[in-house]
Amino acid sequence: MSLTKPRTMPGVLELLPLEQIAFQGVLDGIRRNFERFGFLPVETPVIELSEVLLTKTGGETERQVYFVQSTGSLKQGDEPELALRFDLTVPLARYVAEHEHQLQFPFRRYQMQRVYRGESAQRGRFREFYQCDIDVIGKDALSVRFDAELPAVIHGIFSELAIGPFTIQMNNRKLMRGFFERVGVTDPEQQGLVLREVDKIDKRGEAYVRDALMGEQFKLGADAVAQILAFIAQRSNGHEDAVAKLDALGGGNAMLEAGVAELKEVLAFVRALGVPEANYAINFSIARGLDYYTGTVYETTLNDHPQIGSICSGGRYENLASHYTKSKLPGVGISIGLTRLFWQLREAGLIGTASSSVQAMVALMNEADLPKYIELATQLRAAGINTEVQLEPKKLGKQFQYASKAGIRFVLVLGEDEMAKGTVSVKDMPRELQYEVARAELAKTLRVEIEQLAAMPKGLAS
RNA sequence: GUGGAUAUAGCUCAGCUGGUUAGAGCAUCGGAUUGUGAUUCCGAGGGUCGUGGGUUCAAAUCCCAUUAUCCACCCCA
Repeated sequence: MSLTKPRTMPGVLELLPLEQIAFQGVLDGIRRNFERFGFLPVETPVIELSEVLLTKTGGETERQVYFVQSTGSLKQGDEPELALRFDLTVPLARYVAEHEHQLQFPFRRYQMQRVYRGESAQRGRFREFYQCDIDVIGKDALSVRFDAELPAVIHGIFSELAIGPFTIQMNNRKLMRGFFERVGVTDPEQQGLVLREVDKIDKRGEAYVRDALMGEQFKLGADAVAQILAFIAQRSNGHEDAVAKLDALGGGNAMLEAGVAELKEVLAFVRALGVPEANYAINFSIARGLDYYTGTVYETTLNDHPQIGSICSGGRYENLASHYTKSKLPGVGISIGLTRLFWQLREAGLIGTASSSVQAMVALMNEADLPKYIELATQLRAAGINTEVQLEPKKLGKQFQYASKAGIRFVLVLGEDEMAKGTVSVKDMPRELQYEVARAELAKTLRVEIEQLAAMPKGLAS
């Protein structure tokens, strides 16, 4: 009999237990911050009706959507009426439109679930990945103040994750469009296309963008292109500098002035919310590819790891659910592509070796004493320490080896010597030390040790 | 969807212009007088060289096809 090679489809991330523990640590940290800022949990089904999911049919999304069909339906040759969601924003729009009358507005929701895209295989590109989204949805209108709250959440998350210094780069689409209008790109559609080209500056370089803007598609004059390139090259350094750069832009049309005013207000509130000025900046090249952004846009990057690119991005949109309801629902949101983020942090060596969620293991010294080991474990579990017991006889060396490889920190030895003395030998595997503790003090001692390690500075889930 | 590269052990790879039983490191498993791990030493298992065809006395090696994977573009988290 030939064996089937066990493998996953390309583009999925499957983790070993210790990695999974680290991953969940990140997920929990993100969730904690979302909740701390008053966002409410929502989950939506992985599968949506195709007609709901594909309202804004367009080349790219449709190409990447996985359709779902039951075998029976497939046999009858029916068109698939179900599909896997490819992001969390479209389901959110459907959700808000569907439950509009039961929700309180402004509606602040967070959602951390997997989404699916038929990407062609590539490094760091996934077909199944976690998105961690927060959005605030207003009814009819939503103050630009909410745009300032999101950087505060981002700051909370990435400070807590301790993955090094980061910068939340901000820009405003109105400001960009207004600027393009001033240099002579007046057609909104053209402006959108220019936005996309300009967004590539960091990846493709100035020469590429210049060629693109002066080329067939845009035919912009050398002067206009020079102005655009100078504009998008600007990055602020500190709060005052950011305000100064906005003032220096000048005016000229309503769009530009509105954008400048919005971004200024956002900056003021970001500071008021306590985000350190080292963690945010304006960057006039940030545009975001998606067309639905209309105002503030964000992209967060790690200062020491520019190659990772954006680790969190989002922006303001005018009307979330125009396909599902006549109500006008403006919103602002951000998304963290957690699977990719985790993958990249691991590649960059920013994720330490996780320790197991199992905190202690009771060794099996003598099979006849197994009930005593179980009793010890029960006592520790009652004290809130995750404990496993060796249930099969193995050489003691093997038991230690097992604990070491499994990432279990404490091995507890309760042999004849210890029982006679009423003590337990504790071996702290990573620290390579061993000591004896009175049985009655054991749980307390372990607690103290665990808390001490947790209090130490560390990277992700050390 | 467009263009390019690669395919040898579980993983990372070596194998020069075709020539006996295809190698290494890591990993796995066993052992070094039975109450101590990740470092050391000794030993073992594991590959029809992606698949199919062709050239040849002889193919992992050359040619063709096919499949899979990877990289870039597009797009995006």
